[in-house]
Amino acid sequence: MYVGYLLDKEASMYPGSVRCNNSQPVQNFVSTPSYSDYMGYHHVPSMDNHGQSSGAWGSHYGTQREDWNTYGPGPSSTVNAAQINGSSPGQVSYNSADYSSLNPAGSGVLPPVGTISTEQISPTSQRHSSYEWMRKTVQSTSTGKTRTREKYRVVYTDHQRLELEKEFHYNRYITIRRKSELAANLRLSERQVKIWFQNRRAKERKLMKKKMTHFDGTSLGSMQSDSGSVSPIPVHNPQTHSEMSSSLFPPPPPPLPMTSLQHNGNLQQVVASQ
DNA sequence: TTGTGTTTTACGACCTCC
DNA sequence: GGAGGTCGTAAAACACAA
Repeated sequence: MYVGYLLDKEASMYPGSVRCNNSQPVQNFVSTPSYSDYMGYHHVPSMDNHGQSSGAWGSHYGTQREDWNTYGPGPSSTVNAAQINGSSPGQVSYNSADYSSLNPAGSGVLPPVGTISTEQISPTSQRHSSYEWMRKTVQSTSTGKTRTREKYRVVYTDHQRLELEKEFHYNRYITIRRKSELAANLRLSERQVKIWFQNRRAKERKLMKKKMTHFDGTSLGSMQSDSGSVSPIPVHNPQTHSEMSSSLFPPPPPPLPMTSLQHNGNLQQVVASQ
């Protein structure tokens, strides 16, 4: 449940969870970088300070930011569940302390990939002793689908999810540059980061859908057209994007006046030009 | 402990945009 | 054609009641 779940609930639940049975003090394992290129994200002005240390969240997330601090990175483990995946073999993990030293709060500089050398932490990750199999894929005889051997899903560490969630709170759509940085930083592939954001947006839409049905007291079906294809949650559509940016997401997460450039291929050119 | 429901990764299909 | 978007879904991981 995780990080997103935790964001939606009181941080107090975390210590009791299996995933947070850590006794380590809270660490500044990753301070949010300055995100200088966030200028292109069209962040709301109040978010300007989000490049500060973890205690300096924008007003939109005042309380939640503080909550971040309650999320300890978890106990050290010997294996990072996500450090080995099909897309990025040979990854190394790291621990929070080292990470913090490499990436001081507010530095705005993501540590070079090669400098992260110790373990990443997650209670869950302790279960995974070896991930060599993740580098290999097998093909299902019945469906032809390609899956990783034995298992096809890794569990991201609390830290990875935390950072992804933080990024998600800054912007629901990640730029190519940030995706690259985040992937390197979290020892994930860019594909994993991209998919995580896709899934995260899907989750939010799902939650919104839930809330809407709850608040309305009516079934969602009443909001759909006869065809049933109209979702009360606007989906990605560059042509209706302005509408989406103003009404899709409830605060908090904050209003993110995304432009169409953030939504389609144009973004690539914008980012590339930065 | 186990059964069951929920959440989290990952993928394929299909779409739009450049 | 390639990129990234949503949507739907599979299956592992997880939470929790019985």
